[in-house]
Amino acid sequence: MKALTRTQKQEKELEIVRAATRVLEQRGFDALTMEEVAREAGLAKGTLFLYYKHKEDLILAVFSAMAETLGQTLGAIAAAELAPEEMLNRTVHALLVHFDKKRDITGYSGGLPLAGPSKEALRSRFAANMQAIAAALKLCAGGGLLELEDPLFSASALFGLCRGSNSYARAAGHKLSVEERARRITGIFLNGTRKKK
Amino acid sequence: MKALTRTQKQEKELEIVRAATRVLEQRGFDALTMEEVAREAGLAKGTLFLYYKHKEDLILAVFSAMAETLGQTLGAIAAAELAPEEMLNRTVHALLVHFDKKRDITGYSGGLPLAGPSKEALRSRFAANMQAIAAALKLCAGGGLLELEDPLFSASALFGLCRGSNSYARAAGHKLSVEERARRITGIFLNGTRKKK
DNA sequence: TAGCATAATGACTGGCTGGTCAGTATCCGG
DNA sequence: CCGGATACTGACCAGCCAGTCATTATGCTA
Repeated sequence: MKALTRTQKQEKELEIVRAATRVLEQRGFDALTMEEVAREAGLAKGTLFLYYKHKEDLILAVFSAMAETLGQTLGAIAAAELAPEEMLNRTVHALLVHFDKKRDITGYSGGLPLAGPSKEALRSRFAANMQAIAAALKLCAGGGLLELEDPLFSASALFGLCRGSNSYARAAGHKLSVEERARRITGIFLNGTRKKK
Repeated sequence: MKALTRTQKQEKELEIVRAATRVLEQRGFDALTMEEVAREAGLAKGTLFLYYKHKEDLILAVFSAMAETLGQTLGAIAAAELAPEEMLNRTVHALLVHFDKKRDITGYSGGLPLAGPSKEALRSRFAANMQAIAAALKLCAGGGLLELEDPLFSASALFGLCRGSNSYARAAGHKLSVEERARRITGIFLNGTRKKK
């Protein structure tokens, strides 16, 4: 065969990542074997290793892609010049959608399956996302809506809130719509739960 | 040997769970093999299977024990008849300590490694804990501090907040004391971030 | 079309780990 | 001290899966 051009190779890598993402979302982390990904991508297992030397590299690419998607969504919201409250609501909505898709996978990323430099790279991705949320919050603050002593801390709070919401939905057994959850979370985050006099 | 009495058997089971917990906390989920647990407990691998037919059962027991500990701590706080704000602060503190110990393991419990009825049992444990948090919140509400439209939802929010705080501490690289984090989280949960006029 | 470089393949290997089981150790009652 | 019951052991097995590599397919160029 002719050598693949730079972009052809990148396209193929993307295809593999997409296949892996599909496996992950549909059948969970345990089903994410190289064999499965290969089947999903319509390739032989050995071929995957031509593009990703180690499984870990592939996982990293998948997580990065997910993080990137979230980051872009957040960026788009930030760029939309919305009223602060609406922006916040959409940010929450985006986070909820994100967590719905990747379910509990976040737990793994901070956890054990990844080690070494790859882990570090992912960690910084994660931090970048947190920064993106913080940036959205800062925009709100600039619009006069929020009071932030530590934007990054508040961002992680919001992040946690959205993530916890999924746990709740599962534990409680009944599902609230994403919109309703976004509304409630935005409410708690903005106003807290203290009784108003 | 003579047959072990009921309590002797239970004591041994406890010992195994403790060993497994140690492995989990010190070396992470991936290191939690039956072999490792056996070594840590000073037993042969085969012996573990006399007490837990499947690895999954052992994991369930470990998670249950963790959840139970948290539940008891929460119960003790609720029973202490503190001022609502103080109670809330201690609840948050307890949650932070809990998450510090088990790191990202929560991700696994809702995730893939467990399947079937055991999973269900753990799920209900989890739900029970959420109820315990909700109960603490209701006490606060009874004390006139909070306004709760859905205690369980608020509980999950608080849960998520505490959990997210750990992610933040890691991502940001610098560590705030648990007390400081508890203070901030309680603040956000109570008052929100909306600018006060 | 022949020759060559590169891409793709999939059978195979090695390591790991959950789970088994035949054998051993320990203790008790008689 | 013997016989049996129960607890314990660890070598072994089977299945799974990341990663390898000799072989095959493909397509370009001359």
